[in-house]
Amino acid sequence: MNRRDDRAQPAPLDQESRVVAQDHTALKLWLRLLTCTTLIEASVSQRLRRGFGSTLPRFDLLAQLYRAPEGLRMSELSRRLMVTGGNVTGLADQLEHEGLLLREGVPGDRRAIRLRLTPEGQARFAEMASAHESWVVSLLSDLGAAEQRTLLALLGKLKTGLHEDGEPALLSRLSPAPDSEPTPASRRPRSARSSGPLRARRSPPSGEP
Amino acid sequence: MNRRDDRAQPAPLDQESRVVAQDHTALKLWLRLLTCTTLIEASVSQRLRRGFGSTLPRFDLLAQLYRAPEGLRMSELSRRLMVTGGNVTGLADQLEHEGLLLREGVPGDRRAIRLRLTPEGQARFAEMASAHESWVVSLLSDLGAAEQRTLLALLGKLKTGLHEDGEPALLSRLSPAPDSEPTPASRRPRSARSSGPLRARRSPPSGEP
DNA sequence: TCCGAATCATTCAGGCTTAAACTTTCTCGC
DNA sequence: GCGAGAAAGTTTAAGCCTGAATGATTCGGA
Repeated sequence: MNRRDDRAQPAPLDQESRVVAQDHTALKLWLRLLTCTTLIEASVSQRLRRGFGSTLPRFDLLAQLYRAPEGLRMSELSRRLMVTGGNVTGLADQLEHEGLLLREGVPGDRRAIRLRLTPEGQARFAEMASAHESWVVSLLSDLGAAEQRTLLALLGKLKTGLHEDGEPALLSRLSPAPDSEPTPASRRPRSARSSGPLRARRSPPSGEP
Repeated sequence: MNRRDDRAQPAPLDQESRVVAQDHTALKLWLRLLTCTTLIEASVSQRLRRGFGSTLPRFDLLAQLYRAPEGLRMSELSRRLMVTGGNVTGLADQLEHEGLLLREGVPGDRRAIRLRLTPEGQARFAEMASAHESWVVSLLSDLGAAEQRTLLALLGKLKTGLHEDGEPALLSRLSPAPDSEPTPASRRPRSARSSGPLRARRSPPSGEP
């Protein structure tokens, strides 16, 4: 708001200059965070589409199931992928038609449905995950190991803070599992956000084989 | 790909242990980056919707125009927002109907169209930008000033690297202006950048008054 | 036991994005 | 001048995502 200029203003200040010298660090940081995410997401999304005819949201969903051999409920997937339930229903429909996963009832609860990968789904994901990790390693290779660890730590602190305060309404649904990373595969939805094939958008989980 | 591990493996390895001790730092970093961006974006997006009945993509587009009183061409907006031209066409249609911007011809080039904010558009954006920055400042407040600067620097290095290599095909269109941050306001489409500090969505550009 | 509240999954309308195809206009080299 | 190719903007089909409404089921307390 009312930002003026970043540099010192040596001359006498007029009325407007009261807000001079704002640096908007938080705003710049947010924009840069967004830019980096967008660029990486777009790159991964594009390669997933061109190389495997798939998308980031689909990849992320498969990643979650790959790490849970016993399968996961739709609601649990929704929470881990940080997307709404309706979104999971749609993605599951597609992957089910593609023969990559199965819907099965949950013994004790007739409302629930558990999704589980088919052998083909496991094979397909393993293939993509391998390529996916190499893309990410390559994209982040301009940062050294120490820099990556520093970044990881700072983002960890940021993430924790975002979860703690948070508007109950929104974050309640978005909150990933209590413990670890949501584990999106590529991005989420769209990273660079991707909807078509490029970013898979906006859900965070990603997995590795 | 086929990465193995970074640390020494003291004990004897069985078949499965060949890949033990992988730390997948790059993958974790990417997931965490995605998670942070998703959480912030969701929060900002929700508040923009509830508080102003608007969206991040619209906010980002307005932010770019706000910082360019003389107006911008659709193509320039497409580049700065890191989205495709068709996307800008759609957003501009809506904002034009809402009376927030005007489409005007460019003197020397009959193919081009320049978008410019109406006085109402300027007022509306100024209102939203003020709230937007306060939300971002609040969301990032768990990081101290020094931490934010460190994060900004590391992400700056990452961003530069992403621009440099990059698949010509994809990044050519996504690349924001040569110099600074794309400047999305809230996020983009998915985000916003540097000089202007906001970015809202998935398109990177965002601006502040 | 009964019934209201909470959960689970689905459906639907609306908004954002992309990729690709298309039209119009410009540019530039011959 | 001319014409091939590039550039600007639009349109369209398809996919992702949300928020709200709905139906089915489960839970928990009176």
